[in-house]
Amino acid sequence: MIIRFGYVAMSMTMQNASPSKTVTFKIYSKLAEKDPEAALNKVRRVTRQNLNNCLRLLRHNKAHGVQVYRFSSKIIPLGTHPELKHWDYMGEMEPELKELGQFIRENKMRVTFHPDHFTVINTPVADVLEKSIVDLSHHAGLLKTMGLNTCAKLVMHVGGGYKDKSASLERFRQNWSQVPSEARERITLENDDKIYTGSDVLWLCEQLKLPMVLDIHHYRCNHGHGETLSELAPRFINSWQETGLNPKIHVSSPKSEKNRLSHHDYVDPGDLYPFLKIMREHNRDFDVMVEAKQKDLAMFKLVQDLKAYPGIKVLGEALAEFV
DNA sequence: ACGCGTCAAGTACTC
DNA sequence: GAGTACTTGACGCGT
Repeated sequence: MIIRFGYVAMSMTMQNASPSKTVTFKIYSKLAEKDPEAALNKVRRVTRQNLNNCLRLLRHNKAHGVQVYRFSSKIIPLGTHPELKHWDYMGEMEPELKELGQFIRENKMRVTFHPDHFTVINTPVADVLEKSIVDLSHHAGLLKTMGLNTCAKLVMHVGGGYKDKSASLERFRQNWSQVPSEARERITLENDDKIYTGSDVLWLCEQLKLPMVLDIHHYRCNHGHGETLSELAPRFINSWQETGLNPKIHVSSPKSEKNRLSHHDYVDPGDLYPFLKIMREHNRDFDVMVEAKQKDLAMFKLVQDLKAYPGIKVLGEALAEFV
């Protein structure tokens, strides 16, 4: 059983390579009052910088054998802002985006976006749904422009609970029909740390035929009475059956005893190992997204730390085998 | 060079 | 119903 590891957005080992530099709307507005073109040029400059750093990160990933990566959701500053609708960033940045996509395809990398938590599909507020759809289309459009097929996914949460989980799950199904198919084809759903448990999300995924991303830290924070990872695993694996992709999990460790929801700098291998054993029973290769404050550094360390565990053979800086 | 307030968003909680 | 916490990397100002 082969396990690939990945990390989120930025590197702690590579200096000055942020893919998330921004221009806040406030700063943009102030500049635009005096000179609208100069303001937009600043946004363009930062965007090119982000995309260039993205490519540097992908090269860094290649050099270290990292095949799994999540893009920052902030690579296009103000890309979805209603006041910048006139800006054709997709057209202007097409060469840069194509170059990223080509590099990803050539090196058989798996990439995702994780739209921010204010993108909410199950919201009861029409305006929020509308903005969420804009954001989902934006992310799906970036992947499409990169020339990546629907194997490049968008990882989402179900959304709010609104004091009635089953009604809110049902609202997700209703709102789902309003999401453009370009986005729908890419969306995968993840269990969260407060509201929707693994079995809640699996129920929805099975209804809508979506793959599920299992976050084992969120499972620990939030799971139903008697709900176990062993029971969730086969359904989770099955949700990926028709995608041609490995099932994917997220792993992280709690920041502290007091603050169990926030992410620690590093990942305790003991938080992952029991799940590896579950996956070995199913003998299924899978991918692990490391969510830790120390980003790639934490991922490299986790892989090294796993060496101490029985059955683990480390094959690369971000690759292991469980025999 | 560093620290602190600010920014951006939606939800959930408190009073 | 208003205000605040949550989250997170980055900006920008003050020292």
